[in-house]
Amino acid sequence: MRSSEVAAAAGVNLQTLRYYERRGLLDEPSRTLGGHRMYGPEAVTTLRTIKAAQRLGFTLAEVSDLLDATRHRHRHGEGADLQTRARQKLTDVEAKLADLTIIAETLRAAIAAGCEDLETCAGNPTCPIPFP
Amino acid sequence: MRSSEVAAAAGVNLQTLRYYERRGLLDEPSRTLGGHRMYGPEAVTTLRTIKAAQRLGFTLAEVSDLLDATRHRHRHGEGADLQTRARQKLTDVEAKLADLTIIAETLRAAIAAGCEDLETCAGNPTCPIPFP
DNA sequence: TTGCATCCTGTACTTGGGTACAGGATTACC
DNA sequence: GGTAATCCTGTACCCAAGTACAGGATGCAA
Repeated sequence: MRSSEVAAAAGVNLQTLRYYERRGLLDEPSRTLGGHRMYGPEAVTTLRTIKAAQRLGFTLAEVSDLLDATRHRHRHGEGADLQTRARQKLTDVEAKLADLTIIAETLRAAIAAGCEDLETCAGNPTCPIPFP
Repeated sequence: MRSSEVAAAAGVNLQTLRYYERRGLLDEPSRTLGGHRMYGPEAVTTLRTIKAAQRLGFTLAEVSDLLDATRHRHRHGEGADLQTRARQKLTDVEAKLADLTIIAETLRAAIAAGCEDLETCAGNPTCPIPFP
């Protein structure tokens, strides 16, 4: 498969392929005599894997680690495995959920209180928006 | 008050003051004969107001609109008032909460399923991680 | 073999919210 | 009046995750 086919199959922009290659997420494919990239079908799987991990909140640096860990785990057998990383990420996500829950509650309170503008609220001690 | 005092009072970096001034969030203060900025105490209030709105999830562009709306609402009386903006923002935040809730659930499922690495999971149809 | 689609590389730009630095000018304190 | 601290402007840089573009080279079909 050539680059545009892989990109289409994975639902990704063409430039993104080269970007992932530069970042070491995607193996460098073989080339035609003229220098055009030729991918095997596993490239599509890798791209889908990257996208799945991203949807779980992992950054590309973390995905990179996870993919590298996969390749070397059989040798080293320790460090950044998926279980450990998933637990850490879950903690992060739960913290963000707590933050957003408070934000949502404050917004609802501001709506219920009929807040009209920020300047008035800033001078009004009964406004539910916290001005620290 | 001079710039470093205002910055300290609002818990903000000095550069941030000038950044907000450039973005039109903070009124241009008066100057000494030599060109140094001299702020009134209302600058600290404005900074606290900006920070409060940011904590509610508003971007600086939105805060800018809200502050402008405050000043002009008495004339125009319509558009981007705090009630309307807060309702829109609440919708956004609720959408993000729903996303993060699904992410947290998926992470918990991956942990419970004992997922060990992404490559194995990608080829395993019983893995709870969605590879689309 | 001609023409057009696709691909190549390298570089710069995007968004959002700042932060850092260089090289002067000014102010404050003693 | 000296000297240290602070301030000025303008520009460049940081993060993440790409996207866009210029200017050429290659691939494929008729």
